[in-house]
Amino acid sequence: MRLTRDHVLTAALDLLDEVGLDGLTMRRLATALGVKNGATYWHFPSKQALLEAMAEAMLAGLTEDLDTRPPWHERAAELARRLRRALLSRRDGAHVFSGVFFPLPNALAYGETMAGLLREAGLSGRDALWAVDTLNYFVVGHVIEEQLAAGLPDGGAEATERLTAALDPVRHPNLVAAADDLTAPHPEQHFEHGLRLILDGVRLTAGCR
Amino acid sequence: MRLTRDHVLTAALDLLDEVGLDGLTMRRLATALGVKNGATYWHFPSKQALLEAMAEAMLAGLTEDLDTRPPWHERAAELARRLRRALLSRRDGAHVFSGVFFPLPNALAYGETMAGLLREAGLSGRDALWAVDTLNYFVVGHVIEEQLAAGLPDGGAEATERLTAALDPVRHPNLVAAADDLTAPHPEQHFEHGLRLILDGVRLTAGCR
DNA sequence: ACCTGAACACCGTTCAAGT
DNA sequence: ACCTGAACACCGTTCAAGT
Repeated sequence: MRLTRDHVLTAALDLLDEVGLDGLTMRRLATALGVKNGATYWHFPSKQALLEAMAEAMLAGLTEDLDTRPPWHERAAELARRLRRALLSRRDGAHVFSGVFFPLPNALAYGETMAGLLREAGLSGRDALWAVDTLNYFVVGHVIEEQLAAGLPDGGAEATERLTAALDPVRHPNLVAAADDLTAPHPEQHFEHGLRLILDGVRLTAGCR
Repeated sequence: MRLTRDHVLTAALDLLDEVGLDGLTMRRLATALGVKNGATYWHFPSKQALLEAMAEAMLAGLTEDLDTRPPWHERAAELARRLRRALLSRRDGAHVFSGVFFPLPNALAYGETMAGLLREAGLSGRDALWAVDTLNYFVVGHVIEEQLAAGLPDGGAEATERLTAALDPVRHPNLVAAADDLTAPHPEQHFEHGLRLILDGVRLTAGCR
């Protein structure tokens, strides 16, 4: 059967889940599609273009059906959670997203919505944009780290071992004091904690209204 | 003359400044050192190990001579600024740093110091650790984006053009409203804004108990 | 229009053999 | 101990030629 752009995109997302971003090569993708090496290049001009389409696909429907009744900070938190979940939906999704510079429509829609919520909170247009960036750095960085541990061969066991071995009670008392939370992360609470930190900062900057 | 581990490391950092992370290959490094392809592998077992040493070198002296007199939030801000400057000191420095999973001594010293400041502010050990992570995601994400624009062939001119072309006043009123700040970023103020947001959040979290 | 065959110009890593 | 020579097993991308 003939290939379509959509076949290539779907197969690429499936292959990503299977082998991760490091394992995703144009050659393996062609093989998975039962086609010869250069064939995908008729549908996507480059690997980068394919990765952009993959990122855009992950963000589908991100801003749809947002409940408009809660106050701005609850809606902003919900939107940030949606971004996290969208990035988590595919293996290494956050890493794929972070490598895309092109202004993707779904990413713009997300930024637009979030900027609107922050202006509603009382931020200026410029402060709102900057706060959107700050939120993005947090969400993307957080999910990259979440998925990094998941992608390691042993689920991160060796990495935590190296970390505890490197910790010295004398030189790192503050890290050792919370070593349990350092080595056995609770991604949900960790995420919520950082999200609240930033949104609290927004609230303070905006002037508590 | 005979090669040392330090020669390799220094040449790698210089090559990074010259060609960026994408252009930094073990083969080019060997050529720059006037040596054959596999020679560097006697001094570093892998490219990853070399990148770790490079990241560690960038963070040298990060926590030294911190003024202990100001209140915690000023010291925390100063420390975060130091991390930013350390990452900015080499082309794609933030990208190099973000690719390192190994617990680097200088990175641990940074985390330890920052965690101490946040506990001083009133956070629990666990909240302090999480806040350190949140700050890191912000700093690293911010600098990655700063350096990404700098590394583009035309200094980001084409990228901003694509962005303005993708912006639609009807669908993106909030983004268009601040389009000037979107396309002509002021990295220093942008950074300070996000930093204050997070530290304000810490202050609020620490104060509400 | 869509794909194959075959090449181009690269990679990181390994390792016997040299000195 | 430190490096060379030479290979192994890959990459992304291009493009004339086929159908």
